[in-house]
Amino acid sequence: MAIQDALVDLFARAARAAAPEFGLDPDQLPQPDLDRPRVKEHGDWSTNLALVLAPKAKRSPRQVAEAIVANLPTDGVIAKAEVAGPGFVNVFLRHTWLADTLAEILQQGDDYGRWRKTGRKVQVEYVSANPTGPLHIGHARNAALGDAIANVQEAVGNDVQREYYYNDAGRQMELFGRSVETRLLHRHGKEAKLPEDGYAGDYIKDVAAAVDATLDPRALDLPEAERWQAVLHAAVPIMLDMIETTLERFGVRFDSYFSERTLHESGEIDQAIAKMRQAGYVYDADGAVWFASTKFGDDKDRVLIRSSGQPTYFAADCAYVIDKFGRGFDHLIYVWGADHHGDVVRVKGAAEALGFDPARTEMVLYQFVAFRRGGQPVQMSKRTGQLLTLDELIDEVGADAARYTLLTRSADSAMEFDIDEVKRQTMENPVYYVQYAHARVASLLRRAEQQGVDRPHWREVDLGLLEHGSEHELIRTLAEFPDIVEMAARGHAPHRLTKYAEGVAAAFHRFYADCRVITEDANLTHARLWLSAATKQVVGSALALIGVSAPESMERIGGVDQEAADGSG
RNA sequence: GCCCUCGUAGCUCAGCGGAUAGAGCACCGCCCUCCGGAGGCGGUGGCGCAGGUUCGAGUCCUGCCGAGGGCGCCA
Repeated sequence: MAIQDALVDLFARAARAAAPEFGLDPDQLPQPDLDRPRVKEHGDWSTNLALVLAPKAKRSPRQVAEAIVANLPTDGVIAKAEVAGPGFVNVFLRHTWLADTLAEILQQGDDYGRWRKTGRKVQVEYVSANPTGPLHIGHARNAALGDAIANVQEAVGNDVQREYYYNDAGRQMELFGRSVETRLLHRHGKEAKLPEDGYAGDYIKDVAAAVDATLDPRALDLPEAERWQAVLHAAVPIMLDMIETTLERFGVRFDSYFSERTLHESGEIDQAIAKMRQAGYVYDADGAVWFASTKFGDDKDRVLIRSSGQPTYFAADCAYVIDKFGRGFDHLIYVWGADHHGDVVRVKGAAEALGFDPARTEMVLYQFVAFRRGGQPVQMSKRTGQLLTLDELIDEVGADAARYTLLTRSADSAMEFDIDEVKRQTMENPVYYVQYAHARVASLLRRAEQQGVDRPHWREVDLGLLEHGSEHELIRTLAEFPDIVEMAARGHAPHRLTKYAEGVAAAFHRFYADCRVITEDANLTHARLWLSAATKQVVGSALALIGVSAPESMERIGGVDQEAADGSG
């Protein structure tokens, strides 16, 4: 059992035992919160339980704390318990808990940090860019965030499905189809003009070339109204392939790609509207069909079917909700840019109007990224004539550095991403700092092996020999991992993992500087090798959750050569 | 005008209502006989403003100021 669980249990028992003294119902006590104090004078762990209980107990917090302390057994893992400050209970543990914790981490191996299966089915829908062009930097944060959220959901035991929803109906798709059609005609030496507001990027020519290779040549002889649709039909899968290839490079893989068009063709949109109408949330006005979203807090009602007879994207969104829940998901997570914040109330409202608990839908919004280069804004790509593509970003800074950097900030925070910094900082960039810690351990373990150092199974090693302050601090840090994962899941905040990984790396580097691992002392060497191995495992797991690779070795670049050059000059 | 998010060190940003607010970069010192110095140790420096809730507020509430985004029968 993890130390945290043991302590929560001990605190809860002590509080239960003390409860009658204060006229409290022992079965109505809140779950104790654990805290790791920043200063070591405050012990190894602490709880604010007495401060929470005091008002109900009608006693001073310190009195309650004294009572809890009196009921804490100090013959087990707790060596000493004391009341501090306004009424915290601080406990000092026997040092054996550190060795026990390390053993627990090694015991669980790669499962350490992963929680028990919940059986809950969770869907995460992200990226969902229209297949009218390559992914661009505007999609980067969505992809990195959505993928990490999905990973973290899995880590806390949920069954996760990753889905990409694409709009393949509507005016933008027509423009896309007609743009490809134009380029296709050019390939055949025919006159054609790009439509107004059409897609002018060079990539359209690539798509046209690919269409040319697959499309029945007779399609070009079709009447104009059918021709662009035939071209579009061929172009969408090609565009999606290109997007999928980019995502693959970014380390993102979806379980399913969902077509909006299928919602139109299956009649699910009509069914959704009928269902909402039956529930009294749909009405007709001005030749259009409306959803009474104001009943759910929207500032105006929204159109479902235009007076032209065309359903809106929002109508498809409603049908999509039914479709998703129909597939058995307990919980839906949407990852949206901040520009969609207005849609939150509508889609949740639609879910409610359709008879679902809106709390089962969750929208994670992220603020925009300002991409810069040397402080100057960069948006445009020469190749596409549009935003800088995700491929170009990956080419320039690498998928690892891009993903890591995008996940160092809370989704709520608008962030700056300086391409020059993220690639130039090779020496100081946090992503390399963390990866380096992993590679350093790997190198250390390799070296031990090369030197013929035997390494008995950890069960046969005295982990209690790890007595140095930096060793203790490293183990304490490793012990936090499961809680960090849980917090990252609860708040859809994978940036906690990047921050945590930096903390583990720092604790390791400190340990490494203070304690020589491979020495003449065989027993100590064994213990330190296992501590190093546990560190590697945790760093690797944290990086895996944010979708960044954990290298076994890294090239030496930067700093050293620079200094040498300066020194000789 | 209304709605959402943000305002923390010179810069970029962390900080689940808890004790002395952290990290990276930048800047100033120090540490290589030795497992990867892409490292370690130390220093300078900060919660936009005003109220409120609370035993306790960077964190919650209200107002103000400032920044970004959204308010289409657009996608």
